[in-house]
Amino acid sequence: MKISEKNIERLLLYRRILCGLRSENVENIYSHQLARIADTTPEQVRRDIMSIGYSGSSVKGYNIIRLIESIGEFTDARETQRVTIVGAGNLGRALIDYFQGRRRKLFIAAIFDNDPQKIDRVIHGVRCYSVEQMKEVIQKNNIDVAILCVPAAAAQQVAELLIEAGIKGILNYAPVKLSLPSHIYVENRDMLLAVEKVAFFSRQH
Amino acid sequence: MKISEKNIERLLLYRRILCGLRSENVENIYSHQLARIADTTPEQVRRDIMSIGYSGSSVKGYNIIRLIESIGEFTDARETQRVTIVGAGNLGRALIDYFQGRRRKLFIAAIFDNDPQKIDRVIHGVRCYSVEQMKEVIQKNNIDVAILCVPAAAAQQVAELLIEAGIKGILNYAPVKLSLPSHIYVENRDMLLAVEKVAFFSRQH
DNA sequence: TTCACGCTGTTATTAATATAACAGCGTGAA
DNA sequence: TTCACGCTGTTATATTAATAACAGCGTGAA
Ligand SMILES: NC(=O)c1ccc[n+]([C@@H]2O[C@H](COP(=O)([O-])OP(=O)(O)OC[C@H]3O[C@@H](n4cnc5c(N)ncnc54)[C@H](O)[C@@H]3O)[C@@H](O)[C@H]2O)c1
Ligand SMILES: NC(=O)c1ccc[n+]([C@@H]2O[C@H](COP(=O)([O-])OP(=O)(O)OC[C@H]3O[C@@H](n4cnc5c(N)ncnc54)[C@H](O)[C@@H]3O)[C@@H](O)[C@H]2O)c1
Repeated sequence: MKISEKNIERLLLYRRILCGLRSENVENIYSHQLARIADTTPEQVRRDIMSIGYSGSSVKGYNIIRLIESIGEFTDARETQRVTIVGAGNLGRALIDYFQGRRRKLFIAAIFDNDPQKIDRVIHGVRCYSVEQMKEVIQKNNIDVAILCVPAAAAQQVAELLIEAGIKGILNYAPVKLSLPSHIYVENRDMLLAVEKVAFFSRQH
Repeated sequence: MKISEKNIERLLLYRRILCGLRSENVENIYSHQLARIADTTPEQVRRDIMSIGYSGSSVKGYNIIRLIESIGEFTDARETQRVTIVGAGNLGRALIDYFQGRRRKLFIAAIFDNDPQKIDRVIHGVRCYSVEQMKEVIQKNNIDVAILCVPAAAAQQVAELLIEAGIKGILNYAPVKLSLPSHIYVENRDMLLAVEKVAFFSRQH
């Protein structure tokens, strides 16, 4: 079963939307309704949902609770996945504060920094460790995802340490392309480029 | 002249890389070198550069200074573009602190919030205004790009106010899809979905 | 002088992705 | 009972983007 990145992004978005609807006690939804909220087309929605093997009914559309479950079965790990944030600066701290507890199946288990002021402190409920302890802590806590929030100059080096410690995927907020082995999944989220991009397209209309 | 989003993203990335090289006094670069740093292929690099009408030489490759200029001519506004950040919370403040002064042609001219504690204060050098003053301040300062950092529940409403005030593009960090007129350019950067996505693909390898 | 080399610019091909089209089905009105 | 409707699931088409192929050119070694 092959699934593309965009596919997954949309499925995760659908789930978010569906969870919102569920809490308003909506029970069923048609592809065209979900498409409108998710800003896509009904065909795309049906296709995405088909790709995870869930089927709706032609009368009531999709059962929201069941569909949420199906997306979860497809996208989530069986057990809770553990995540670390490296770099407890402005961005890192904002993320910890925001993230913790939002997704049942994802859990921030540790923070790493190299600033002695931050090491061994608890930040928004999560313990901050020194980079020297990385391998030990990551392996002991079975962490396999890292969010990289260190300065650009340190990013490559820290990424290599993370991989050595056993990390499988990196969400990189540092504005550099990392050069890493191909079995590591890397998603770059360059916020500066994003602003430049919006600035460009805002003039094209 | 038609150009795709990915095209622009790569060009902006090339520029970032090239600026770094320029400051190390590198003068020329071949497509395969740039491709390696930008994590793409030489063909893609040549094609992207072709799309903005710049030409290198088959002997020395691309002249870095000239290429930076060409990308700038293509992507940047003639005058400095003004940007606003709405929502001076954890994320908004981190962005202000980080962003200011990093790009010559982009300038954060104002912040908006609805918290009386923040209104009329200067945050990292930028004045924070109340939402009521939005239209006036945005028009007076000729701001046309907004970065949206308000809670999800407020995002749609704030986005509509921004558009009324004359904003042309929105970089949206709130985890909701905005429903807006099609002439407004919207880029969604959902950080929670990004983590979920990395968590998924980190298991697929 | 000649020729092989390695680069760019461009065209051709392939792959990925989105869009459209339509068959099948259960429902409910006539 | 029959038939039109509106939905899903699936197949077909179109569009877009990435990859590969190659012609043209200046260079430098033979
Ligand atoms: N703040 C933002 O809004 C923002 C926006 C876009 C991109 N970024 C990027 O995100 C990253 C972090 O930004 P920030 O504003 O939080 O920076 P920051 O300076 O506030 O924080 C960086 C943190 O990383 C730690 N650090 C530095 N070197 C380290 C190392 N080798 N190992 C471990 N920890 C190390 C520092 O001690 C500090 O706590 C940077 O790469 C920045 O370019 C930030
Ligand atoms: N902090 C993060 O790392 C993070 C990560 C992912 C997404 N986000 C998203 O970014 C947004 C902001 O996150 P945050 O952590 O900075 O939240 P926050 O609560 O710290 O800040 C929100 C700010 O928006 C202001 N605000 C609220 N309603 C407003 C309104 N109607 N008009 C103007 N201002 C208003 C508040 O006064 C506050 O200053 C949220 O939508 C959040 O989901 C944040």
